[in-house]
Amino acid sequence: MKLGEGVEAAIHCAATLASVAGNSTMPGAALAESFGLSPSYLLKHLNMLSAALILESVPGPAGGYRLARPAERITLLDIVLAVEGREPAFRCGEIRQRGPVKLDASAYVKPCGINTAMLKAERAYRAALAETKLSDIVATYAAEGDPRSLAASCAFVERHQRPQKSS
Amino acid sequence: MKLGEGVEAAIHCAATLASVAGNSTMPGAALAESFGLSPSYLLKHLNMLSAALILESVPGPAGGYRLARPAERITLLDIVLAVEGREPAFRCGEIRQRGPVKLDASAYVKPCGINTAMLKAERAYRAALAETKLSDIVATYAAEGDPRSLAASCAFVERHQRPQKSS
DNA sequence: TTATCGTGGATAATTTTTGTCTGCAATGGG
DNA sequence: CCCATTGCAGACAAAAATTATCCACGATAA
Repeated sequence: MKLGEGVEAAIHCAATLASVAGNSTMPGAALAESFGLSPSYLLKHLNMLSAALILESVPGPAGGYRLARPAERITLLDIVLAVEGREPAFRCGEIRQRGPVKLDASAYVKPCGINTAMLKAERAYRAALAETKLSDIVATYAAEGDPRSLAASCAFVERHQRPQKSS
Repeated sequence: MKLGEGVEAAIHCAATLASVAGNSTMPGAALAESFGLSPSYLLKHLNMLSAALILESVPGPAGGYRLARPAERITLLDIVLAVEGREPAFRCGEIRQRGPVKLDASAYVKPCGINTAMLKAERAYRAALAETKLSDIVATYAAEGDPRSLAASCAFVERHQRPQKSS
């Protein structure tokens, strides 16, 4: 079991975008620089967040990304599912049917108990992720993060955010 | 997020081994045949289960695998960790430190809040897995599984299990 | 002695992940 | 109108993980 590195990048980017003012945007290149990531690849992940309606994108110069809704209504689950896909981690291959004994398909109408148990655990995982809002992440960072790191982040956002003309 | 196919195989094998009588064993080749898996590859997973002290192996003709302890004391978590490894799915790459602004290491002594939140969700996942015992899987199968499938499984076990001489 | 079995390592095929590059459409500013 | 900047899509390539095969080896029961 392994999560792609894009998840970490996506959450950090979303947290950063949560502190841009109003409807201003921040270019993907700036976000990449902010975390030392390769811009071309990060754009793929930002794109998935856009497709999932977690971010909005504005083209053109002075364009970039911003949150599509308030950070209070974005959960870690939203982000993880957008980047990693919605399929469960455990995919039942129905190997119980692959044996040498061929039974009628009607013998397998009930779902595999192993699959049921694994999916139940995954529901617990997702429920825990859904409990954490992006605003919680930001608030914790503001409250408990190191002041130097906090100041640097604010300065970076201040320097790269771009106000939009019309709302 | 994705679990390897070995997890499904390992759980099915463990469940099968749970119904071999006493200290009898079952060869890995029989388990592979039972689920239509490649024998050479399945052996790797069975080997990991042995290394994790979930299975015991007996060499020689009449050898094979058996549970190392009663199915009541084997959880799905035991099996998943043995096959997939014990590292968490989310690995914090500390990308918060990779930006252009270089801060002193003392600014990052507190763990990343994102990492904390992700690991909390993973604890929920593992807790749910730890709640399901292998005996539960077997019991559910016996109680709710299709009688034809059940009979076929029992016959297969009966045919391939091998009694051991000394306990 | 022999055939069967698990173990471990080497190796390769396949798939996934990660990363790069290019051309394109949108848009704001001169 | 022209140009620079930005997001978007797709082709492509590199790297890593997963899946799979094979063989030599030690153990062991018949």
